[in-house]
This record gives sequence, C-alpha cells and structure tokens, in this order.
Amino acid sequence: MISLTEENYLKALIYLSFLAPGVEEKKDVGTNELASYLKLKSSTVNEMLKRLKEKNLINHEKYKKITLTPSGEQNGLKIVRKHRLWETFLFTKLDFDWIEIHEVAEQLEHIKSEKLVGKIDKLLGYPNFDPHGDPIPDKHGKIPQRITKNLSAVDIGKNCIVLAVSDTSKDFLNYLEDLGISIKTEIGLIDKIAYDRSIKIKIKDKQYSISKKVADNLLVNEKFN
Amino acid sequence: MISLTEENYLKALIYLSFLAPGVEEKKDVGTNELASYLKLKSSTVNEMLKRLKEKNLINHEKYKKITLTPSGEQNGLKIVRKHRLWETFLFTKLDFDWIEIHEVAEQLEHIKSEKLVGKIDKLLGYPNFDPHGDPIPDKHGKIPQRITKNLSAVDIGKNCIVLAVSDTSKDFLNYLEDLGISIKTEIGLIDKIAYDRSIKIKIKDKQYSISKKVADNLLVNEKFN
DNA sequence: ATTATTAGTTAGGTAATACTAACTATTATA
DNA sequence: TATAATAGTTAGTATTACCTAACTAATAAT
Ligand SMILES: [Mn+2]
Ligand SMILES: [Mn+2]
Ligand SMILES: [Mn+2]
Ligand SMILES: [Mn+2]
Repeated sequence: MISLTEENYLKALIYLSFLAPGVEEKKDVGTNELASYLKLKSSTVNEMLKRLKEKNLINHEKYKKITLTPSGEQNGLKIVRKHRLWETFLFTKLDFDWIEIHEVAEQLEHIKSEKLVGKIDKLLGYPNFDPHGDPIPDKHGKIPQRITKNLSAVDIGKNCIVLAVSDTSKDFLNYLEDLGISIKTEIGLIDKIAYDRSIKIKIKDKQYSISKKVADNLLVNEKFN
Repeated sequence: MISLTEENYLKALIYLSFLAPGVEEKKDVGTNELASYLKLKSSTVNEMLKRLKEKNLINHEKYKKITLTPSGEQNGLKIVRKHRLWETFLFTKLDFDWIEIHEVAEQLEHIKSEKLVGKIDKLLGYPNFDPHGDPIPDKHGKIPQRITKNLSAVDIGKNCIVLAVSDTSKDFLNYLEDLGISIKTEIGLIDKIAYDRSIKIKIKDKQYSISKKVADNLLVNEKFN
C-alpha cells in the first residue's frame, strides 16, 4: 500500500526528474530540491526518503541524489495519469474552468480504483493530452510525445494551435484567460517587433501584442493549412 | 476543517441515529455501538468523541449517550449526499455494478469541492434516490421521503418495484444479483406459502421462491396498474 | 441489596507525517 | 588548501489516529 503522501512524493520525483518543462534527459533529484518543490522541510523529506527506499520505490544513499526505481516510476506515472485524466474529465464533461481543475484533480488522483480510471479514460475517448496540453501516460506508463515549439519561434504569417504552457502559475493562466488564450486556441502570428522582441498576434481576427516572455511560455503546433 | 476520519464518524452517527433502516425517530448512540459499527475499539472512539465535541460537532457528557449538534448533522448529511451522488454517477454514467459502487464512493465522498458536487448532481439530473434506492439529501440536507413497504407485505396478485434493500451485506447483494433483482426490478407477487412463510414471485415471467427473510429485506413500491 | 455484566473511560504505547534546531558532509571560492 | 556556503542528516517534539490493558460507572440479575 502506497499512502497518499507517498504518492505525492513519487509524483514530485517524476516531475522533477523528467516531466518538468525543460528537462530533456532524466536527472537525479536532491533532497532540498524535492523539499522546496513540496513546500516541506528537508528533514521531513529525509525521513520519507527512508520509507520510500524501504518500500523499494527509490534508490538513495546517504548524502547522494535520489532516483526512482522502476516500481517507483510506474507508481508515480499512475498518479500523473490519474491527475491528468481527472483534469480532462472536469474540463470537458463538467465545464470546470481551466484554472480550477488542478486543485480538485490533486484530490481525485488518489482515488484507488483501476476500474474507475479505465472507465473515465474510455468516457473521455482515450485522450493523449490534458486541458493544459500535457501528455497523459497510458495505462502502461507510456508518455505520448508531441512536436511543439515556442510561439516566439513561429514564422510570421503562420497560424498555430496552443498545445501547452510552460508556466502554470495562476498569474500567467489568468493573463491568458484575459487574452482569451487556452488550449486549442488558434493564434496567427502577424509580426515580430525587433525593437523589444514583442510579438503581434491575431486571435479570432482581433489583434494583440504580447511580450517575448509570454510567447516563450506558449507551446504551439504550427498549422499546415 | 473536518478530517476524513472525522467525516466518517459523523456519517456513522447520522446512520446509527436516524438513517439506518428500521430507525423511525432519532435515537441517541452509544460509544460501543459506534465503535462496533466502525470496527474500531471503544477507546479509540472515546478519544475521537473528545475532538468532535471540541469542534462542536457532537454533544457528549461522560458516560452518557452521543447526539449530533446541528453543525455535526449538516456536515454528516453532506457526506451522505456526496456518497450517494457518487454511487449514482458510477452506476448510471460509468456502468459500474450495483455491488462495486459503495467501496469507490467511500473514497469519493471525501473530495472537497462544492462545485464538483453541484456539477455531478446536475449531470445526473438532480436524482432523489441512489442506485440502492436510498434517499439523497439535497444541498440543504433535506432528505426526500418515500412510501415503501416490505415485499412480504405486498398483496398476492400485485406487482411492485424494488426501491431499496434493508440489508447491504455482500452476501445479500450477490444473492439478489443471482436472482436478477436490483433497484427498479419489477416483481410480481404470485403466492404466499403459509407453511414456511416463503413467497413465490415472478420476475420477467420467470418464477422464483424466496424466504421470508429475503422478502423482509426488499423494500418496494406497489404498482397501481 | 449484592453481585455480575455491560458500557464507557483512562493510561500508556505505536506509526505516519509534519516541525525546529543542531549537527555533519560535500562543494565552491578565495 | 583553508574557509565559506550549500546540501543533507539527526535528535527531539507535536498531532492524528489507531491499539491493549486496566480501570470505573451504570445497569441487570439474583
Ligand atoms: Mn494539474
Ligand atoms: Mn495529490
Ligand atoms: Mn454506499
Ligand atoms: Mn468514507
């Protein structure tokens, strides 16, 4: 039996070691890094590491970095899968807002029922990506791959679809909401201003100007049409 | 904040004091009664009673019986409501079996999101009864009333609809499943055998004989047709 | 009215999960 | 290389939620 708390540690380790945006190859994780991500003290994390090691979910030697065992990774990916499936359910079937889904999914991800996960997956039509555009691991833990680029890398005159965001802070999500940008929003790239590297875009025939910082945090798929 | 464990205690108190089948007027609950229902030791329950009293959820004087405060009752009814809404959701939207839903709802009932409960309620069309035929408290805690009688009290020749069961043990539910009896199953009462008080019934033109004990645990609504 | 039984409480202990404060090991910098 | 900074561990404490064993209070039986 893996406790709710242990599940959250595994999910965090998955995230920090290879699922976080910008992490290309798997990287080892430090105690303090994990503690600060979970908003806990490193002594607390240190105790839990002993328990996770005991349960053969992580590898960890005193004063060394942490890696997930195959079992730890599988179990962690199951939580990620449930989290993202629930987010998709809340968004597409219950009309929750983009911003609200995470907090509720944080609870729902811990419901223990293989059958329930399978039924929700089926109900949603076996989606590959959640409403934030993040890939949903399949039941074996396989993560669907995506070809995305930053909006700032899109060529002038091209249209693209928002697939994901690389910043999920409330500030950023609220700003996007104001602009009317969410997953699957179509954006046309009108112009790139050399002076401040800001970008002129078009959403449903309305034009907006966004900063390079914003454009860098929007991951898109260029449209071929 | 009411913890998951505290919520389960409140739900148990609601059940034992007025929601259990056969309990007509509200009755006070004893420490041991609660302990045995929750499959805990009375010392454990005794400790929790202190905390629940501290939080103004129950009234309890040393060596006396337990009663719920208005706050305790409201909070307990919210859990009952969520439990029964989730059971309905699993049964009607995800094709779960009658027998499987309880265990999963036992987890889902603790998800904290007013909005989620409301959305599920709406998705289900604001149902008054769950798949076991038990009433679903509304958002204010009001419990819809029903006119039911035991199958054994139905007159010979009449037809009736199963609304609820007063025994929810796995053994009984499995037996009903074998007979093809579930909520909303139509049963015709063919004959009552005086000798052993067994009852001859008809389900979809097939005849069966059931014991008085079984008939007593089936709550039905006589059909007027 | 005693006494036996049942109901309820108290004391003391454990495991999981958190904390602070104080320590040690590793790594970076001058 | 010596020292400072960072990373990680240990010790001791708290809370929640469970336990067993031993007790006391209330109630039923003789
Ligand atoms: Mn999320
Ligand atoms: Mn979580
Ligand atoms: Mn149930
Ligand atoms: Mn429960």
